[in-house]
Amino acid sequence: MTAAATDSRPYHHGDLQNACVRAALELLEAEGLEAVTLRGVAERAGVSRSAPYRHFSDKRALLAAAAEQGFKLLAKTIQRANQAAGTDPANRLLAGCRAYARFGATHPCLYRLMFAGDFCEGPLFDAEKPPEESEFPSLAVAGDAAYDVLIGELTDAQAAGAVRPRDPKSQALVVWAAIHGLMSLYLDNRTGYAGHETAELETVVEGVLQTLLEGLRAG
Amino acid sequence: MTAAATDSRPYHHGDLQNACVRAALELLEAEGLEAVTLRGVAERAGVSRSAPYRHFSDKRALLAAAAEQGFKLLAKTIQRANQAAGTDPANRLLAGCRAYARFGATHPCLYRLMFAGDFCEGPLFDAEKPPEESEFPSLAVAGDAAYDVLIGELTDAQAAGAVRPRDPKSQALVVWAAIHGLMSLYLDNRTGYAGHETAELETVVEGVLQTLLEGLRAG
DNA sequence: ATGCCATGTTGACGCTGTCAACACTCCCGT
DNA sequence: ACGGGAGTGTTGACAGCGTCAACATGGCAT
Repeated sequence: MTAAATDSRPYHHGDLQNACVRAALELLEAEGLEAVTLRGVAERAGVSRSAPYRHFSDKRALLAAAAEQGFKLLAKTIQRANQAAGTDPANRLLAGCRAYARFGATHPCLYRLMFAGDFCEGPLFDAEKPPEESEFPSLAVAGDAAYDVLIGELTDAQAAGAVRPRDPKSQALVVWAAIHGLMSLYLDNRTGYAGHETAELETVVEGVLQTLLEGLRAG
Repeated sequence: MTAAATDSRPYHHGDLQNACVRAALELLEAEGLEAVTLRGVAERAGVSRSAPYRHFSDKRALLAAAAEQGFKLLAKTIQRANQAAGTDPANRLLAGCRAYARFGATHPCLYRLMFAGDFCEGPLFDAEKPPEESEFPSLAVAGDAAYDVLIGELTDAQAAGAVRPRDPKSQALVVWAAIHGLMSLYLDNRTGYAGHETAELETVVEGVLQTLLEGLRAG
C-alpha cells in the first residue's frame, strides 16, 4: 500500500491518453515546443514520469497526437468560416483562407508543430510511404481532411466560374502553399524587412489572397 | 604534459569557429537536425566537448551561424541562376524561383533550419526587435540579403512590364511566401495526397509559378 | 624572459527520453 | 465468490545532452 490511501486521486487515471494530449497542447501554447517534455506532460496530467508510455510508444507519438488535434481543429475552424461566409464561392474561399491565417496566428506553436516535418527527433509524416501506412496514420488522415475542405471550396468556386477550371487538387496546393508559406514566414518574423516593423498580418494576407485569386482566375 | 606530445594535432586548432560551423552543416545534411549535437560537432572538429563554447555562447548561436551560411549560399545560388537566365526579367525571375526550389530540395535539413523559427530551443530570429538589434544580427542580415535578390528581380520585372507596378517588397513577399510554402509542404511530404505518390517537385513548382505570375501580371 | 589572455580540457551537474522491474486494480472465467 | 491475468501506474536506473567552473596550455606583447 502506498500513500494512495489518503490520496484523493484514484490509482488509475481513467483517461490518461487524452489527458496527456491536452497537457501537451497546453504546455505547447503556453511555453513553446521546448517546454513540452514528457516529464512535464506527465506531471501536468497528475501521473508519474513514465505513465505516458502505456499510451504513447514515444515522445514523437505524443507530439503526433497533438498535431492531429491541431489539424482537426484547423479543419473545423475553416469549415465554420466557410459556412459563415454565405454562398458566394469566392467569398467562402477567402473567408476560409483568412480563418486559416487567424488559426496560425492564434496558435503559433501548435501550427509549427503541425508542419514540423522531421524536426521533432525524426519525421512525423512518413517520407516515402503511401499515407495509410504512414507511421502516424491518423495524423495523415487528419491532415488530408483539412486539405479536403480546401479542395471542396475550390471545386465549388470552379463550378461558379470564380476560378478557372483545372485539377482542383493542384489548385488547392497552390492556395495552401501560398497561405502556409505566408504564415510560416510570419511566424518566423520574416514578413517585416530591414528595420521596418513587421507588417500587419491582415494586410499581407489580403495582398497574397488578391494576387492568388487573380492568378487562379486568369487563363 | 598530455598525450599531445605524440599527437599530430596542435593544442590550438587555429580556426575552430569555422570548423564548428562546417561540422554542424555536415552533420545536419548527413543525419538531420537531431544529430547536430554540440558534443558531436566538437568531436568532428577534433576538439573536446566544450571547446566550442569559446566561440559560440550557445548551441543556438552555432545553429544561427549555420543558418546564416545557408542564407548566403541560397542568395548566391539564386543570383547565379538569375545571371544564367539572360536578360528577360520574367525568365530571370522564374529561373531564380526554380533555383530556390532546387536549393530546398538539395539541402532539406539546412533549409528547414533556416526557417526553424523558435523550434531550436528558442527563436533564432528575434520576435519583436528591429533587425539590427536582433539576437543574431548577421543571420538577419544574411536573410534580408537573400530577400533583396528577389526584390531586385521584381523591380526589374516591373520596369520591363512583365509584372504590374506595385510595391516590389510586398510583391516579393507574395512570391517568397508561395515558393517557400510549397517547399515547406514538399519537405514535409504534404504535396502528395491520400494514396497518390508525392507529386514531382518540378511539376508542382511550375504550377505554382504559373499561377503566381499570372496573378502578378493582372490588374 | 615573463606574464597575460585567448583557447582548449576535464569533471561535474541537472535535465531529458527511455527501459526494466515492481505495485496496484479492474474484470473475466470459473 | 474468488483467483488470476491483463492493463495501468510507479520507482529506480542509465546514457546522452547542454552547460558551467576549474584547470591546463601556449602564443604573443612587453
